[in-house]
Amino acid sequence: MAYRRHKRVVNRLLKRALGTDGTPPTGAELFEHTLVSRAERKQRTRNHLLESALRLMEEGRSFMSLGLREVTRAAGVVPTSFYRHFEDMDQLALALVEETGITLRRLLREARQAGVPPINIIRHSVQIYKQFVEDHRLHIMFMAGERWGGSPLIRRAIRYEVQHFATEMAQDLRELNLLPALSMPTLQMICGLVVNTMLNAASDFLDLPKDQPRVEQELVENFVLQLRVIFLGATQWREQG
Amino acid sequence: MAYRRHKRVVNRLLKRALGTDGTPPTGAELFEHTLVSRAERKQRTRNHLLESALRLMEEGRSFMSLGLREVTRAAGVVPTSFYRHFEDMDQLALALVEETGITLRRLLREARQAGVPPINIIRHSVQIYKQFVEDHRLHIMFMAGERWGGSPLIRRAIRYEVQHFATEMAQDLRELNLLPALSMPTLQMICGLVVNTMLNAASDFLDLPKDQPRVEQELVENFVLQLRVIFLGATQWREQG
DNA sequence: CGTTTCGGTGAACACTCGTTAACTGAGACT
DNA sequence: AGTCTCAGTTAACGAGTGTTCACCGAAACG
Repeated sequence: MAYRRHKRVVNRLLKRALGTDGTPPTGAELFEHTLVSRAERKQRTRNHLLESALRLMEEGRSFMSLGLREVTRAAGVVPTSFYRHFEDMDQLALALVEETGITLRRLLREARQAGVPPINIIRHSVQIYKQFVEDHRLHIMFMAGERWGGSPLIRRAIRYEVQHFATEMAQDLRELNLLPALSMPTLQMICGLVVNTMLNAASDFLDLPKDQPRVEQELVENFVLQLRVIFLGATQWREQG
Repeated sequence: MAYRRHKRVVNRLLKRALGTDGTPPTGAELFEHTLVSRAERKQRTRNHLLESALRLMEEGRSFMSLGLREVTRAAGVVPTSFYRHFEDMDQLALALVEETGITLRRLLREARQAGVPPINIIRHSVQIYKQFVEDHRLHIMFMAGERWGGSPLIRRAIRYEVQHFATEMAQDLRELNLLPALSMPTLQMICGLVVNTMLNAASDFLDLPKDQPRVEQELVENFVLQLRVIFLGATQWREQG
């Protein structure tokens, strides 16, 4: 016990003294020490954990198949450090869902600021959306993948965010006075349909092989046409009909 | 070696001789011996493996989180027996996808035989679809869950089946002469949209808590309205527009 | 009948896993 | 200055993992 501890300390001091000795640096040593605040550093490794989880899912793994040790390893931190940030993997997943929710809200905010595109509204919006999906690849992938696949807990959390997104979208449509003939519940129903279609399209975008502009263009075209059908139906809609 | 083997044999004979000794029966002993054919029995445990995997996913687990040993345990078979039926878990998943494809084709066949419902086509179809989803709970759940969540291999296989389904649906619509104004590519695009909406609705059906007729009715209503929007858009569609 | 086939078995392999406990040491606090 | 806090570390636990190998014994076969 005392002996063992002594030995450990000696070893570590030895490593430090020798400088680069071939052994990988510990997580803490990876930090640039420009930011001295302890809270800031904690936040930083927390983000490392979140990002590592996303990165591990990048190649098509599901969240449920990730291990705690796997995530900490990818984050460059010892497994037990995990518990300083999350109670268990479920809590990490919920944090990811929250991040994704914030991301989605940013999409809506940007769309609001840009205003209604002058002509060819749908095609233009699709281009912007596609860019957004590529810019936030990992988060969108996570949400689309775990939306139906994850544990009931995660699924519920994602469902909530998606519903919220659809509701905000409906309010925006109302305020922009597009589709003025439709009641609010109908608008929500339609936005639900649109959001589902958007998420399906996002999944399609994200797992098509790189540099296949032909297929990619077909995908975009299909997405545009589907949205046109929906909005055509929406303009023709008669309440209670 | 020789010693060890001898000991094992003795132990097994001992168990047999003593009859029910509290130890659980092996997988083979669970079979009714009415079906003597060896091939038939093999098929049977294969099905046990497939069904066990589905059952394990029933409570919201993803396929990737299942272990080979876990599946064999649930199937009442020793882990090594797995390799008599599948090379690895991926192959089992592909077999499940194939089963699900057959299930989907059955849905289309039944729909064809029933013909076009006399009145209120969409609402009637939704009722039938809902019943179908509940009848094939596990398979639909598997497909909807692994559609975006699974490994690229599985995802690709499922995408193929879904695409096939949409194509067949488009052909049926064409032959029934509904939407006669639409070209075949447009029909496919619309069927793609419909199928996505169907699968989303299926996921919604499947993970709502039992005996919540209110929420369930809302879900059905929403689904019906969304399909109405789509088909309304489809009837108003002008090609090249 | 004797022989072969082959689905299922049991033991052992070298892993990885989540979680606990005690300990370290640099930053925060007084 | 001395004390405290707490993110990160090492060590160890029991349990579960995929895969291998030789083996069994009843059905299938000649």
